[in-house]
Amino acid sequence: MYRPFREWNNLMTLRKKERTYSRYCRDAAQLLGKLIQLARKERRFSESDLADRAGISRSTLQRIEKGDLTCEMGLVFEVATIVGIKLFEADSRFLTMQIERADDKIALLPKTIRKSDKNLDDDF
Amino acid sequence: MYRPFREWNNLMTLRKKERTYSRYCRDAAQLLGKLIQLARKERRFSESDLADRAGISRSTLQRIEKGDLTCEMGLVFEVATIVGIKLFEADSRFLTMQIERADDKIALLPKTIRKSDKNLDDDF
DNA sequence: CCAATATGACTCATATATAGATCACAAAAT
DNA sequence: ATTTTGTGATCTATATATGAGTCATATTGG
Repeated sequence: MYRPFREWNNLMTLRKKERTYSRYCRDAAQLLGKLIQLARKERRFSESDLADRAGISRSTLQRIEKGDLTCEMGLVFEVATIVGIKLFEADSRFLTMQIERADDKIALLPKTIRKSDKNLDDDF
Repeated sequence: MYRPFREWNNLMTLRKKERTYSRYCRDAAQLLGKLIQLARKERRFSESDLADRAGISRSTLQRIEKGDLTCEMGLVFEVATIVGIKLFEADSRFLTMQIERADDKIALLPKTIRKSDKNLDDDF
């Protein structure tokens, strides 16, 4: 009974962001979604089961399994983790090591990047 | 000068979803962020450069590089792709093959999963 | 066959992410 | 040293994802 923005939202319904993603990006998300669905079924979880475990709604899980790119990264990662899919193909301890390694390498680079001469699209 | 929801938002400011994520999930996002930042600096892109290329704002890129789990998956994947980070360590053609393989394996499993007897936390 | 339930595809209100701006400060380039 | 530009950290309005339904259909177990 409290729907103050209803009509305004309806007026704006037609405007969608319509963002473009690269092919690789779309494929990666789709694959991840299918791997999640496969792992879920192998473990004999229904959509509701997995959604409950992850603390998300069933509709959101459905979007994740479809590879919807607009899903929140944390939700996707969490679901993947629950069904046993290792992102980065490494366990938690190794992740920490890699984080430290990345930190070290970043520390060696200049802290701010500026275009020295006219390097437009270099290093390709 | 047009701030109709201002006070209402301020009233609700304290309510945050406060979702919990697993350790692995947080580490994975943090590592991915750092890898993106490292790749960006190696390619000598400023934050604004990369943000423009990805079609996102600088503030969003900053959140991504920090490993903020609430970022949109598509934005993170897109940025990663631009700086040359391969998710899944495979190129696009191989991704498509893997998607098909996943489809095949899913097709072999029952289309709907139901708890036959009393399998609570099996397969561990 | 049938009854129970999983899935797919919607809708809507609300919670929340994003864009864009501003600010102070840091650090390169000259 | 001075100027220019990158970075870090905020804030707000708006755009959009999420949760929670509903309905129809499919599919499995019994």
